[in-house]
Amino acid sequence: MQTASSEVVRHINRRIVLNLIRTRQPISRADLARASGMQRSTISLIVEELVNEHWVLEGPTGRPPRGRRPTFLRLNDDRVIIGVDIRPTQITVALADVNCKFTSQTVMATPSDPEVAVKSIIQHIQAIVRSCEKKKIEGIGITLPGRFHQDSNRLIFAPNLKWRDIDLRNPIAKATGLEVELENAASACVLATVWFNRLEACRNLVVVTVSEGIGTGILMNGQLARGLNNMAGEFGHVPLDPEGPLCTCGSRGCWEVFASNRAALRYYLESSRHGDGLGFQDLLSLADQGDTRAVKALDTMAHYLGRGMRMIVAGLAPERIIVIGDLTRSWHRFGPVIEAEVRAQVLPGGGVPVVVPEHEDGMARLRGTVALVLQKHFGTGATLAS
Amino acid sequence: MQTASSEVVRHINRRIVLNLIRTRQPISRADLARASGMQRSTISLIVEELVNEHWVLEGPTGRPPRGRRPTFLRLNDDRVIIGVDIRPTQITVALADVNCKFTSQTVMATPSDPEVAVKSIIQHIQAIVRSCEKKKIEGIGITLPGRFHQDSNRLIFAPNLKWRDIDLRNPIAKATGLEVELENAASACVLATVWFNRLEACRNLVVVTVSEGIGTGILMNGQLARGLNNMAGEFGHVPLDPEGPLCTCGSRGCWEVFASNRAALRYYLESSRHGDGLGFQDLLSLADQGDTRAVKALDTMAHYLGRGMRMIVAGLAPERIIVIGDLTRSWHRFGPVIEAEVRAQVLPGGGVPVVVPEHEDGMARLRGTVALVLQKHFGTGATLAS
DNA sequence: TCCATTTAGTACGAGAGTCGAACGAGATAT
DNA sequence: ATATCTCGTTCGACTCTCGTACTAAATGGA
Repeated sequence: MQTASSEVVRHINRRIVLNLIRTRQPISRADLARASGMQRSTISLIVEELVNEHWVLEGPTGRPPRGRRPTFLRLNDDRVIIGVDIRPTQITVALADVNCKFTSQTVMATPSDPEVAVKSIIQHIQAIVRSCEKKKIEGIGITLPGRFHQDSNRLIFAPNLKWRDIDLRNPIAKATGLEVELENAASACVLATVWFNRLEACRNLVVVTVSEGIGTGILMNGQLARGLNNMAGEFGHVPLDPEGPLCTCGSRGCWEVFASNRAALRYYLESSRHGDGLGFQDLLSLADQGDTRAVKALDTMAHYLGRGMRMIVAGLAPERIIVIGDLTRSWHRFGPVIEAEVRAQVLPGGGVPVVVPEHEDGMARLRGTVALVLQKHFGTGATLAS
Repeated sequence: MQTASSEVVRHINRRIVLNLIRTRQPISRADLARASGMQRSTISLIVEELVNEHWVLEGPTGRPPRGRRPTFLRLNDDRVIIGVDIRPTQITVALADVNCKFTSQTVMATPSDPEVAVKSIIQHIQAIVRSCEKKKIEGIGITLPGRFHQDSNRLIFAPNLKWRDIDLRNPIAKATGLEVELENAASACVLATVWFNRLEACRNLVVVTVSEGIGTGILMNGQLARGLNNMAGEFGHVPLDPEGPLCTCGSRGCWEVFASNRAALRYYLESSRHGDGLGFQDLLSLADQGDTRAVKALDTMAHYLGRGMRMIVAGLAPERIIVIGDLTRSWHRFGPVIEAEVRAQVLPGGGVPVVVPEHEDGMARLRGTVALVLQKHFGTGATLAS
């Protein structure tokens, strides 16, 4: 039972102010009042609180045509966040400030033994902690290609990462004394998009990450959809063909078996004798060089990507679908095929969702870790626009 | 930009109190204080307001073992709601009080001309309005097997109802002077479930309505998922087989082509010479009488129902899936098949959603209309539990 | 019968918050 | 110098909850 008292009012308004400063900095108190609709006096009180808590700094003054000069406010970038992006092949540990500017970034190969990985991650984090003694570390955000159980903190589903049933949060939290937030990679990309891509107004969007597998992150009514045991978004494991090839999840014919990077490689190998140690990037290059079999393989992958997205278009009717993965480099190849499928799914009268590729994959996840940690203070990013 | 002031606090707490009275009536002020965590004094003030506005009535006193007798509070059932349930074959116009007790109900055949239908609905409503002069009518809630566009109020997608592009809200609102709320039938069932089935704690559920077509209503994080143009929930029109039979939506091989009542009849007709004018209910009866072809047809339908639900299980991970439709009468036939498919979809570590049939279909929609109208004052039903 | 005990509901002052008007600060234009 | 304009602060009014004190009403025992 969540009853409200006066402090709740302050909490709500404080979030609004903090988010306005974040998204429009540098900004003056007067402008905050105009943007939010609150009184200048109220804004002053809230800003005073934020300055005292070192969330906000007073900056230089503006130069208006007439009248007293406004004092600009901006976020204090001495508050930093440690982000960890875990992938099947590599782990990135990075440091960013509240404005999501990354100041350091280290990459390591992913150990096959999760215990070793945890130890290694802790060492990297501790090195970062030592390097920024004068700053306030807000917390650690971790994204991973899988799901974990909220209560037990155990990794429960990460077929493309071979780890199983391990607790990532507690060991890292204990070793560093910092708060640790974990999130599925696709969901983290959703957060990153809403927070840092000026998409506050978009309250229904889906991120589709395509690599070894396919993940989807769902934003609905401005909130992340988590579902039972944090498992919402596994459209990648819906069977398109129950008789299809085996999937890493144990089932058959899942969407990701037909539409992931791995699938394209399989299509290529099926149609061609050579190309055994090939990677997906190589396949993209081959297609660009005019290898018709590579083109065909990618086309098939694109077709299936679009076909799977029909579930998302029909079932969730998002305003926007964001595609992340290596394939975005050859969007001229994938975009038209996917968009045709999506348009075919739009029912009479329905709106057509915008399908956009989001390049620079790595940063999307890392930016997600920052949002993940800051969420506690700023809200879901989309909430503020409501 | 939704800033908060003191009144917001009252608004929130008032909703909590109103919902507690609704769900636990009769209840005393002291019990409200205990249940909500607010002070008795605060509760008294809020209750005074609610009594003044005729939302709440003071009832008889309780008989505790010791101490002063509590005065019980209950909702004022002189506040009534008019509910309209539009279906392809029939339209029901009903009157209910705030406790969702229905006091009258009239059924009419659905006219093929939507203009005629609107006129007819208005007449029925006006008859009801005349019949309850001493009561306060809160509004009109309408559910329909389709979608409408929020801004233009036009019906944009209702393949099983033959109407197209008509404005239902404004004519009825103008003729009656009452507020009109429209909602898709499956979404209305979601509201009804959360409001009246003691499922306040369930924040992620999906309702699947099976009749001529298949509709789904989605509750996520305690909120109805609406999506772009109110189209979220059309899983029924995702193609399971792009080469399959034509669907009313214009596409091919949609889920509902394989798993609706109509699909079962088609399976039966394909396997049997006779049975031309058969309805779905007849098919259920034939199966009960031991007609193996009918059993087979229903089994196929059940299989496909389960297969389509895999999209929902994987993509949304709901805690609960509620199935509504004539098929619930023969749940012993459908339940096991559907549940097997659903369990097959649950990924390692994921939770198993509860699949339950909800009988008495008609009432689910009508109860939804009541929730629809009262939402404005009580909130989403699930919100209060948060 | 009277009084202690217990529970329900109310009264009232304190505290937190926002609003809005008035005021002071600082800059420009006349 | 003075008028004007804008930014930021101060202060009293208003709203709302909390917590304590108080009143109301019932039971049970002396």
